[in-house]
Amino acid sequence: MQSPPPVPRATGRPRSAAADAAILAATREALVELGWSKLTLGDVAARAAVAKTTIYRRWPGKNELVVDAVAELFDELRLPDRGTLAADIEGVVLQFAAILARPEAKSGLMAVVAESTRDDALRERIRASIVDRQKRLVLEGRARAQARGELPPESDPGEASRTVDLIFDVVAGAVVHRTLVSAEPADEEWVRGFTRVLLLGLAGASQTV
Amino acid sequence: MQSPPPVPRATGRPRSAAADAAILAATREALVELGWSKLTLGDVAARAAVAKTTIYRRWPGKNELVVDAVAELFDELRLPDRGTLAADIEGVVLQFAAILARPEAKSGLMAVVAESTRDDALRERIRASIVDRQKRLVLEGRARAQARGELPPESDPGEASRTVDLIFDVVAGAVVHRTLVSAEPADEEWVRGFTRVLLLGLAGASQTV
Amino acid sequence: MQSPPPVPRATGRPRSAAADAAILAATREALVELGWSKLTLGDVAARAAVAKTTIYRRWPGKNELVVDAVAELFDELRLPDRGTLAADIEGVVLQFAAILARPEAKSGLMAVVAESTRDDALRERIRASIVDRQKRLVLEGRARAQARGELPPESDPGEASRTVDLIFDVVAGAVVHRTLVSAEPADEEWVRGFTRVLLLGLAGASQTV
Amino acid sequence: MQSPPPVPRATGRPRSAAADAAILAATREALVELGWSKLTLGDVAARAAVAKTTIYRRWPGKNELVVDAVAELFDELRLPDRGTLAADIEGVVLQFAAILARPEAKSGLMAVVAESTRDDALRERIRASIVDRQKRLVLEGRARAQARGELPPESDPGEASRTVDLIFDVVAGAVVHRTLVSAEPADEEWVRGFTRVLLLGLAGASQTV
DNA sequence: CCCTAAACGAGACGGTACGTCCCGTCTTATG
DNA sequence: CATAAGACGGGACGTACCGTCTCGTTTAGGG
Repeated sequence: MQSPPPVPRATGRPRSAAADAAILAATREALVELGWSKLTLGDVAARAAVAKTTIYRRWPGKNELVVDAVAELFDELRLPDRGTLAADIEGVVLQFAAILARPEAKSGLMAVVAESTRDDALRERIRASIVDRQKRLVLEGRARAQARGELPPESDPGEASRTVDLIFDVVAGAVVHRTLVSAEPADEEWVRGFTRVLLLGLAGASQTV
Repeated sequence: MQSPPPVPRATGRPRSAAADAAILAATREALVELGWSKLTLGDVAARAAVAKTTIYRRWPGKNELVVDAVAELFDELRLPDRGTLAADIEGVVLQFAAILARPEAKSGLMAVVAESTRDDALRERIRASIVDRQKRLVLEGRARAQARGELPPESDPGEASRTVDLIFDVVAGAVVHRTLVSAEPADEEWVRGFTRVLLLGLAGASQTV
Repeated sequence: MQSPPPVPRATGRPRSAAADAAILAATREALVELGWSKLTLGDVAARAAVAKTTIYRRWPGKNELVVDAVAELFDELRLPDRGTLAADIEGVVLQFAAILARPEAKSGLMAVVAESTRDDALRERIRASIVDRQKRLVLEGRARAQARGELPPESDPGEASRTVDLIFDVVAGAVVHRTLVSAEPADEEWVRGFTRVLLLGLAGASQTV
Repeated sequence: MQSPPPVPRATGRPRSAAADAAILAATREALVELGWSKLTLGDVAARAAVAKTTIYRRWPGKNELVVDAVAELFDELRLPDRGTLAADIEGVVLQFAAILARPEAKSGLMAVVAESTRDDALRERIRASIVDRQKRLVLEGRARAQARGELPPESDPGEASRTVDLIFDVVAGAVVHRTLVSAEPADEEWVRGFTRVLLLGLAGASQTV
């Protein structure tokens, strides 16, 4: 049984749940219209029809608010069952690229990552809210491929974990770089080429350690 | 024959070249100490012992200044001749990772990339000053490998160009993601693993088109 | 009956009355030390231990602030009862001269008058805050002299108003010119001579229309 | 004997006399269009088709330049011979009022007077260039009136000098105050009334010392 | 007739203040 | 207690001028 959360004395007026949602939605709206650097909490407050203090009561600052607003976008990601490992990966990479193509993600994500290089708490928040939360996709995909017999069951758990991390860095990094720096669309053709290279590379590497 | 450059009527006091250098150096220094978001042009001016207007006369704003300050860092990159393609790539990726590990690069680079999602001129500046300028390494590396017989001469130039872009997105993206998002060091072991996957993938892909 | 003031919806934190007073006092202090042209709102803010925005929230700019700061000085003027019209006038002219001799008045007053030649709103503010407010002295003095029998009750109100204006222009103008342009003290001797000329002139003029 | 002026070695290119005139004219033009506070030396330089340094070589700053530019306006004043002292005075006061009504005089004159309260050299320059230079009018007028027998020859020279100063303060002060502060025109009617009061006052005062 | 030295135009320079924007905190009254 | 409203102290912005400087160019005497 789950013990009840350590209720911190719920006296006084309770916080409005509607306000939370309105603030996050207003943040995404402002990201689309203004981008990260011109987004101001005063503006978000006005869009959400909320006082500035109501935002500060919930988030320490702009960075944390944006992390939470953007994190929700990535929860849409699903691992489609397209029959083969390659097709599954292509599917999820395309979804990932589609999210990154949206201005509220583009604009906010890189900015908070940049900030996180000097703010450990922020980096931890990003990892927890966004990155680690999506590693489920890699694990799920591998399990499915093993069930299909496309991949052998891994023997060395340490090695397996390192491989997951590598996959994640390569996939996320390549898509982000293609989208933001090269400013070219990560479309189906590109994803197909990229996926082939990735899978061949992983297959080859696992054989020739 | 080279026609003489269209002299733009050099009247008035010429701009100080020393100021340019001092400003870029001060910018990198401030990036190390303060990070991008707390860097102010007033502070840079003070460090460079220069007036704010002297900066604004040369750069439109903080973003463009940081791009130029960071771009200089990447000019250090050299393709070492380590005998094999794999070793050469490992060498340059390690150098790239070393630069990205420096706080003045970390802090500034992602921030301007984030800004560039809403500013086409800035993105173009980044591409011209940083990205395209380093594609020379990929081209050089391929040429050397072909000379060694490790790679066949490419037949389809369009395909070759797409491959260069893909390599660049994968290498730069993966190293950046590893360094900034995963916040793990891109050390020799990781680079070796990554390079093996990349080369095997590329080799496999080129055979099985 | 007095209808209630049109309450302007007093929501939010009310403005600090202490800040108003501190700002005006700081302005006078700065006028003394720096003079009008070297007075900066940033300096005033620092002296008043107040943010610049707090000043801009209340006054549109330096000119209006100085008008209000100087206007308070002239509220000290009192019409003394010295027994005769001539002595009363001498008394008030001396007080006026004493105020004009103070650096915070000298420095600020002429400057805002100069500015007002190109700014109708400013001129109106000066007239309302300073000039018209002190015409009370002329009216009071005339009433007292009429009560004493020194002056006949005026018959033509238009003529009377013109006379008040003339007196004001002559008195204020002469004292200001003596103090600021000629840079000689408007001391008792000068005031006595000036008052005699003024009264004899007015007396003669009223008889010989 | 007057020794020759200490010629400062007249070598090199001589200063352009045309520039002097162009600068003063441009200053007056800028005073009309912009007023004193928005007048900048850069703007004057541009209007005069002259480099900023050419202005600074001749005048220490904006204040001194404006004094010289305005002073020229007052050299137009002439004492007309209208037959009687009263009419002569009315004539010159009207001329004075006409000059003061011009925006280049209004705007500049009060401003430099204001500045002069904190700058003795500037006050001296104003007195020498503008005020004392026009006292000739008072002296001329008195001499003419004495020739006509309207005024007796003065006996006490000190008293006479004090009277000139008083007249000047009263006349200049009243007209300035009327024009700038009261912002009413010093037209013929007003001047007639003012002159009558002044002359009657002076006449009465000289008899009843 | 050239030489010389100052004046000149142009515009960059180190500075100061501007007036605005936003931050994150506070002080009200209201719910 | 939470909330809407908005004033507050503070700090950076990007701009406008200041008065000085450093260039290359022009221009009148004096040798």
